[in-house]
Amino acid sequence: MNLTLDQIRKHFRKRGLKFTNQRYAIYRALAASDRHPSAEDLFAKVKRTFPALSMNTVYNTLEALQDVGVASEISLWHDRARFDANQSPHHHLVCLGCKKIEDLYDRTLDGLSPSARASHDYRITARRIEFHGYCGDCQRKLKNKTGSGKSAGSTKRRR
Amino acid sequence: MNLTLDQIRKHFRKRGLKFTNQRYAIYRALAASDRHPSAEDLFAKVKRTFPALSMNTVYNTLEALQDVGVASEISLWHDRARFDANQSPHHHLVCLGCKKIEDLYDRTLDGLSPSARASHDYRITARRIEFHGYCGDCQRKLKNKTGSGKSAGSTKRRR
DNA sequence: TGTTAAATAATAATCATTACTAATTAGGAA
DNA sequence: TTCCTAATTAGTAATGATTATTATTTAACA
Repeated sequence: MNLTLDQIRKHFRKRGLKFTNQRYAIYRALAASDRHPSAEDLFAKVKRTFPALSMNTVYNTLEALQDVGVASEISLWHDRARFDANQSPHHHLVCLGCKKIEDLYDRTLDGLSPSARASHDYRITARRIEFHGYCGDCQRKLKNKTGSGKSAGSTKRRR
Repeated sequence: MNLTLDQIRKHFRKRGLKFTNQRYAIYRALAASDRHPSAEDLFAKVKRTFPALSMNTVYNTLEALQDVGVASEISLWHDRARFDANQSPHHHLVCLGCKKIEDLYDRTLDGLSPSARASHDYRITARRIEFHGYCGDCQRKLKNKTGSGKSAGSTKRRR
């Protein structure tokens, strides 16, 4: 990780996207952080070197970085809160196509623990496992659409 | 699950919260659904029997249901999008106190799969594992605050 | 049955994110 | 290098989920 300027530029070219100084600065700010920053965190940091920076550019860049495959959003369900009255231990099977979330009961997954070394001094109170993929219906839909390239799902807020 | 009216009422009493018809209706709508509904989904459904229902009541009730422990929000990071330039396979260790997210590398967790039966016809493209808990610092802070009860963390948007 | 603090509903406010647009610029062609 | 053009930027406005505020209603308990 922590790609060089040339490596990133290549990624952008391949996708026909332009590589700007703002984009590079935003990438470096993101790659330099181990805090999983928000758009605003990055804005605050990069604004120091680009005082005219706009939030729009940050969002735009984050999308481009994801498009070219050098960054990802770790908060899949940030667009709206979703709730569950099922309090028995279970996990989730998420369809990236139609966004449905199915409950998944799997004994072998309960009680899973990170290695002691990795989790050092944490007191773990819960674990959450999500499998992402495409349900049968959405696989069929995608097969018929041998198209454009843009993949089916996106986490964007719908407007 | 699917608690009776009396069971729920008891939960509310124990916490000193009032149990209203609106709250019961919202709980039933949530418990009856396997779609992991959003606040607005529930609003739309319950409004049919309570035409004067307000979104405020839905949010308020969802918080109360979580307080008394009969529902939970499955979208931990819905408050704002967070990003990561680390594309190598890893998972996350989330501190519910200070909200920091640490990367977790653990070979034994990679390649994890749900049982074939449970995931039927899904094509799984990714898995995401989060361990939730309290980091060393936050454990210490909590120990000093032998207080009120309200636990340290919340997923609420900060305003 | 009366009292009171909590809940409701209506409305306004907040804020993350997206949309729009004129001005600027990266990247390829000449 | 210079020119051309489509993509990007920055500024601003719009959108929509969620939270705050407040007068009115109501659950719970004496």
